[in-house]
Amino acid sequence: MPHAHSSSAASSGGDDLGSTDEVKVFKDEGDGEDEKRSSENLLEEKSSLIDWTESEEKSGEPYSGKLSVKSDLSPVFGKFEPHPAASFNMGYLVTPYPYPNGGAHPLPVSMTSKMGLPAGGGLSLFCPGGDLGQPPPAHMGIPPPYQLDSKLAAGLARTPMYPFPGGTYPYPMLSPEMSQVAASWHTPSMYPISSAASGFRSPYPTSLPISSSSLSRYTFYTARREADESCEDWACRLQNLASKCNFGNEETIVVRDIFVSGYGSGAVQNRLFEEDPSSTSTTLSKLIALASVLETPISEKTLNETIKDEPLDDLLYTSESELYRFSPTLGGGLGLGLSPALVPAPPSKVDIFSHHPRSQVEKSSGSSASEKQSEGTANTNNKEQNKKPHIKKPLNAFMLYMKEMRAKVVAECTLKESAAINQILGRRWHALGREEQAKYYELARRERQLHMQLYPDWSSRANTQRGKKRKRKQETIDGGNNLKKCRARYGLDQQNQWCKPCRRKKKCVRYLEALAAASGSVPHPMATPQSPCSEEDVKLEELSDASSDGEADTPLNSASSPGGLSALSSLASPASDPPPPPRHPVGTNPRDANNPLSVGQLTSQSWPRAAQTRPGHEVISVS
DNA sequence: CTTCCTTTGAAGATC
DNA sequence: GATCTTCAAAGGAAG
Repeated sequence: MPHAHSSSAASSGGDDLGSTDEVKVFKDEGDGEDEKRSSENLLEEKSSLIDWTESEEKSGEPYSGKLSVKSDLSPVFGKFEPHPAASFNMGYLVTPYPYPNGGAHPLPVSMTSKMGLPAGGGLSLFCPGGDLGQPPPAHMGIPPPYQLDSKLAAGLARTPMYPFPGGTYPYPMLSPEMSQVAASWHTPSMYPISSAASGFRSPYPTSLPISSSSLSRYTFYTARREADESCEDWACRLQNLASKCNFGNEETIVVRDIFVSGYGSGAVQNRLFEEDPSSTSTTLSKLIALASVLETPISEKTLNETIKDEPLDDLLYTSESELYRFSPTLGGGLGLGLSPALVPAPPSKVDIFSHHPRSQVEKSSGSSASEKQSEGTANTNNKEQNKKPHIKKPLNAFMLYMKEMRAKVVAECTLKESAAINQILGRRWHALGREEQAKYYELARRERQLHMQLYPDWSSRANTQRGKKRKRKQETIDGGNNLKKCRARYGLDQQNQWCKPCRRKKKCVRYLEALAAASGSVPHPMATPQSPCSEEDVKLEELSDASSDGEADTPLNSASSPGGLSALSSLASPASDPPPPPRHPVGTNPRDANNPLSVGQLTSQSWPRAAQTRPGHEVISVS
């Protein structure tokens, strides 16, 4: 499991930072003797509550990330409420929810708990690639479980003597010794538990003495880099960083907790705001921001361009910060534990708490009070709303699939243009097996569910209203029948008359023909010779062509995504139907079919694109 | 800086 | 209820 690295070092005396060093950080780098002593005491107290069943190490079972904790620790963990059977992979929360393919779905622990997701089942790490693609980027460099040495993992198998509720210790990434430290981190007196929080701690003490505020960017970057290079284990890095930055023990704990919560710093910040909207603690803000910084690697460029005396504070709150941009939870990658849509962009540096996304949603929603205000103030509100964090829609199944597979396609095809990549992904999506698609539909469903939980007042309407005004019906170029698309021309009753692209929701060939006839310049997309980017796409295309005249090309015969809705949706969703007039002279437009560098050329766009099958895979969707 | 492209699916607006 | 529109992601390109 994710933390087997550190665990192995601890248990085998490997080259990783052992427990001695880890603890030493807290002993030696504390603010003073009192803190040192209290840390030691806490450690001693809490370590006695943790039991390892050493004999189980020889069982040969794969390490399951389980550390038994005596039940009387519950007051210590309190409202932390780890998912009954969840384990953590840093940012990627792992729940044992069985997917159709046997995988597991990553969800924040507390959310899975809230949503009543089933516990039990196999404790397998969610691999967004699974058999499809690549693993998620390991958070803080922790390798996915299947990359871990099997022997190493086998030697780490432990069985809980005093099972944590559900049997999983919430800090599986920590070595046994670190886990003891982790236990000491949970000091009730330090973090009073709030009943309002489900899955989150109550607000952190706002009076924490934060030493990081005196750091310069350069110092912090350097410390980060050194911490990164020192070891691969997250907890180890954190400690090294804490050491190099002279964090106090409590500061380190807060940052650590933010990570362990699994929500990422952005969501934790939101939650903390919910619990204490009046908080203006800059200390807490800094810690949260620091956590977000900690989530990202420091690039050479960043380091080189950093002014040595520049205070760290500026960096922490600047949304334009490179660190923020690339933060997996604050607007960077999907993170898969929680999509960016669920973790809004960081707030402005002015007031980290005054831009709580939930409040923004409420304000911008139809039921908001601002809507009832006069138009004069509405303009002002609009301006304000434009500056507010935008809560994005949860990703649908295809979007999740795209996000996961894009890198793979880019690597295969050496294409960079997203439009081209998306065409390929669209084809592959249709060629996916039912079970494989079902996995993404389920994932998308949970994304929506989680989104609803996090932002109950959010509606897509609010997002839509942020943008342009809703258009009326699509205007036809000439308004005449000649330029009508297949749907309008033949109606739903005569779908057999439709051109095949129309059946598949591509650009209407007949419409383009009419357009070309009218303007004399628009080429027919089918006339374009194209080349697939990979052998797989060649196969897809061949199969597609072979079946293009067959029954599989009939929308009604298609077995779509669950319930066959995909095909219906495709028919009913002509969003991409109207081909816009050419924006470029022929030959210069990369999307011009005559242009050898066009999207169509590069992506081997073949019209019509019919049902695609591949050996062993059922045709999923044809429209 | 903003919009477009391109894909599918979901949601909401419109007819 | 059917249809239509927008928006989620991505990043290059064009305006």
